[in-house]
Amino acid sequence: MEAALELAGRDGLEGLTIGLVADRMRMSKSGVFAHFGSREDLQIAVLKEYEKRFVEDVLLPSLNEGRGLPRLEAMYGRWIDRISVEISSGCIYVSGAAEYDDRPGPIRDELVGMIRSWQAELVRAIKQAIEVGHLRADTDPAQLVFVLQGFVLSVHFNTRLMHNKDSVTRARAGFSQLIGVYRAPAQSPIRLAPRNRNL
Amino acid sequence: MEAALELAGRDGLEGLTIGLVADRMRMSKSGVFAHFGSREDLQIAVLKEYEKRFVEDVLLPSLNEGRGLPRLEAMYGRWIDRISVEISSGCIYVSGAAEYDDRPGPIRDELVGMIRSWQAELVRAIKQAIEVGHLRADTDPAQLVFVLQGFVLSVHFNTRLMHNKDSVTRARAGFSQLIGVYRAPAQSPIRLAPRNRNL
DNA sequence: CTGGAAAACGAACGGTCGTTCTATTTTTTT
DNA sequence: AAAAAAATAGAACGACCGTTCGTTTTCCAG
Repeated sequence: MEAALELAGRDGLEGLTIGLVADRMRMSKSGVFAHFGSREDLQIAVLKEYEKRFVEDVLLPSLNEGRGLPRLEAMYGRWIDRISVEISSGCIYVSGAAEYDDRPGPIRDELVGMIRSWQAELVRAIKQAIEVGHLRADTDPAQLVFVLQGFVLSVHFNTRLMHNKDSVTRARAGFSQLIGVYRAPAQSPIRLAPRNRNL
Repeated sequence: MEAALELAGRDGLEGLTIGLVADRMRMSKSGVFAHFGSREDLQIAVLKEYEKRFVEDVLLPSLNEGRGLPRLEAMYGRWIDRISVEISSGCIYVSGAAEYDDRPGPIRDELVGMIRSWQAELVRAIKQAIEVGHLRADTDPAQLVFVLQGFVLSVHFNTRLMHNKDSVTRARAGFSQLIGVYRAPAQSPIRLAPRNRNL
């Protein structure tokens, strides 16, 4: 799995090949093959392992932050952190997006499901930030997610392909500026009517 | 070329294969091969043709707009137009970015050069918008380009992979909002000291 | 220690790939 | 109409791919 994840990060899921994994492991092709049953199963296994680590490294720690802006900031910050750590290995979500946007099948379904659930987590955090009064009530959560996703993709694009080193800084600056637009005007911490729905 | 461009849009430059082009053209592999000399030359030829069309469809018409915000808006608008037309065919710049960000060689060099020159055009247009007083003097052109690039990538990502249909609308909304942040406060059209440098 | 299960191996198959080579056809030019 | 040039075809090669199959090795419980 470790070797497969590494190769998938470098060459993409589509470039992940049983023979390459076998080489790196100093095993025979058929030996590796037997572990996964098929190449597609290998690719899906890699994808699931990648998601597991993403959730562990990005989502879960952010839930320790209080609801609202702090949590959203943590989620975004760790997301960017992860992308910038991966400048040498490549994000499977991003490369997979290009590889499977036109290729239906189980791998694509898996990929879309993972990203959808991450975007849903972001929407949820934004809604909470609105609820607790950190963001303006007319904030469109999906619009915010669209822009944040763009920042992350732009970091990936500009660092890995264009070799621009200041992209991470720009992504953080963009976030601050964006939140500046959506931030609710300073107000005493008015307790909203305690609606415990949607928690 | 037409067939090659189509295939490259669908399967990416790396998925572009001489045999597939030959099939679509009802020609023999060797027949197609002889025209380009090698697969890599085919890929580069496709890339150059793609850039030619990009310049013709996106850049050149925008230069008819007056300097400053109108021209920048035209460039961005046509850029988004192109991406949304390509939702079924795929943008070679975007898919190529994922394919070649880790694969040095002539194709990558070509790709990076094209994108760099487009980003330079954007920077130039933004600087002009600052000069003519449409955007605030403290606007960071590279930051703006970073965000715009993110919008475009997010459109590609969210429409092609995630099948979200409102991404184009979101990209335009994001642009308006962003320009709103950077727009210079309304002022009588003060003639700046005529500095003709940097035109 | 032993027997059976699990894991790894190595060779082979059919497939696609880019590329090379030699013919053959088509087009252009003289 | 003949000759030169360009385009296309077809078969073959070596490489890599996923997969299958039969064998061998490794491991571990009884």
